Amino acid sequence: MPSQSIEDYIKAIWTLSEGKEDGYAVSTNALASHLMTSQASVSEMYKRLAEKEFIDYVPYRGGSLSSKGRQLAVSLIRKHRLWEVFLHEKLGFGWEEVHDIAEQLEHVHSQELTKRLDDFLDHPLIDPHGDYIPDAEGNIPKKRAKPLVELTLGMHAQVVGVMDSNSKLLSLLSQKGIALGTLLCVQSVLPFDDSRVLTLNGDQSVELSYKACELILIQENT
Amino acid sequence: MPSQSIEDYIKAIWTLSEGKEDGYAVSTNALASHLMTSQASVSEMYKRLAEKEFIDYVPYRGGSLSSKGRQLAVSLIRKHRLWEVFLHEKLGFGWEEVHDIAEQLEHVHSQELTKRLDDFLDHPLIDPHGDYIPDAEGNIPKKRAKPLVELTLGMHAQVVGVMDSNSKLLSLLSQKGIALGTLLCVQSVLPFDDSRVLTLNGDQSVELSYKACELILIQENT
DNA sequence: GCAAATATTTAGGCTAACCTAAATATTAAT
DNA sequence: ATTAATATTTAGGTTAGCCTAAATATTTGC
Repeated sequence: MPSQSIEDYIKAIWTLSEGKEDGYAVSTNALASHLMTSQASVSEMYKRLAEKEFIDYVPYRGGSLSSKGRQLAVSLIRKHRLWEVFLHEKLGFGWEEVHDIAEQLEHVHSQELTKRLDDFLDHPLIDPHGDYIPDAEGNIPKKRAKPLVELTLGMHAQVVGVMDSNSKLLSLLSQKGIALGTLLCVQSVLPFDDSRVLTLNGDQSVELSYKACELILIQENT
Repeated sequence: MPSQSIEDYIKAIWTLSEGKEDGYAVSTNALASHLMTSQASVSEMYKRLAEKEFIDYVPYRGGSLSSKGRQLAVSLIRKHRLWEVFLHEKLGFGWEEVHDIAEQLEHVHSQELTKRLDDFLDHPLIDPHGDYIPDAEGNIPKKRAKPLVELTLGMHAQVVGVMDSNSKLLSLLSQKGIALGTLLCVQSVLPFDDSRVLTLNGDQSVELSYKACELILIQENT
């Protein structure tokens, strides 16, 4: 059984290669800063992961998930997101509170548990952040959503997720009244810093920095 | 935050001192065989635990939980048993399947999670094995049940739990048709090995070894 | 195309767990 | 009360993770 540490590395490599081409190699540097650890530790772990055949690793070129690695990553993502749904829907935790707890729960090893949890939750397709939940076979739809910064002035769209579910961003959004499903429209773009002034659900108007708008995923109303 | 290993040790010390007088010291030997580890490892860990003030430790005399240690132990027991209730009642796991999974879930750190889980389950008092669940303040009733071997011939009683929730015992009981709440009566005691012949719920009759009867907890009907 | 900047790996060390084998303390038995 | 049996600790070694600093590759800018 892979250690918690190995699971964390594999999940991070998966996350950092999301949306990239097949066999995309994650650099030592990128992984180190994502995991907030030293480059030396990553380099060392890459060797261990390659030995256990979770990744393909070419020194100085980074690591990419093998099919065994991808399988593990997706099962972790599945568990993580199912637990998030449970925490949000059954226990009433807020959108922004579920991540850290799910981070621990995803390491519980029991396929039967995952299966029964999925049944209990009625086979949800997306988690509270709007991310797709891989199915039991590990299939996960490609995300069709795009970041809010790419939304044209005056167009209407719906919030379907965030790029990075760190709790500071989620708190900010919750403060501004932006949640999963919120309908919005870009009213104007401010000069100099490109902050957006948004209309939410057709009434209130809020301002949001470019930095935050980069991380919010929306789907345009068709 | 205490490591998983420390938590396992603390819980084991608590378990082995259950029902014993206050300040009861658990021997290196007993703990080593309970945790299936070497005596040397226990000895070493006892030093670490004493340093962190989870236990009082006198070399060659064993270790006993400090109040800080007892607090940690009880919170682990509480989490363990709440998760067992969840697995049994909400996910439909059998009596004998919940232990190993709860063993992992109990290590998830979040007071808020425990609180909300307790609410979600409607503040259960006992887990699927019939053991009392400590309340949020760490209070837990003393068990009044006694082992089946102490039940007098011809007396009727109800199964309220087991002394040691290892899954082999639980499978055996489930095979024999003995579950939480089963009403039984000792029909006879066989010669030589002291196996019991039991009448279950007034009808079927099964035989059970002395070894198993030692671990089954019953409450006599009053 | 070579020097400077940046990225990566290696070297050498640390801690928490674990182990076996040897040494020492305690308890039990005559 | 000594010896034998048992329990416990110490000694010495292993592995997985982590670290910093030094060495080596690679990339970039002129």
